[in-house]
Amino acid sequence: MRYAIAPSSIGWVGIVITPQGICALELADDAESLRERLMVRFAQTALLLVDVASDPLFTAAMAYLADPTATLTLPLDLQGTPFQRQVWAELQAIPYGQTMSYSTLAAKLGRPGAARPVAGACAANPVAVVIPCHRVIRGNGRLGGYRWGLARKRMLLEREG
DNA sequence: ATAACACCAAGAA
DNA sequence: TTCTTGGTGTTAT
Repeated sequence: MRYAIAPSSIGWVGIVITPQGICALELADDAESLRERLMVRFAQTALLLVDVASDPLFTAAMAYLADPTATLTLPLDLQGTPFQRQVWAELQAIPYGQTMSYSTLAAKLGRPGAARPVAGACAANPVAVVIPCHRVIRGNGRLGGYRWGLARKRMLLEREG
């Protein structure tokens, strides 16, 4: 697996790809903690640091972060439980600029009352922004949580609205 | 088994 | 408004 890191408007970005597609997109405040996070997460596998320009998938992902209004579909290589995959698929169906509550997302999956598990699956989202877990908020209008920092979630939603 | 959650609705102060 | 409480489904130990 190869990875590249670069600064962006929402902080430092680390992207990990396999021959099948993007398998992780992490965010952090600085390059060092980003690298550390990737090392912990992929402790089992060998990672090779390469240049962003070395693969069109990297540049496409960075372009999407810079301008998320373009709805390109990037190839993803996701690993997760069946339930997590369902949630992630639903997340990708939320259009730019819109939000949804955890409970209505659960209802969409045919499991009303499963708001909490849905939140768990959002928290397990391996690909920030591309799978827009930041568009899911609480039923009462408050933000809920965000794995990469509430400030970043606010920033993303602000940018879309 | 069991404990830990990025939740939610209702009820009390 | 903020608080507790009880109910909830999935995941990881």
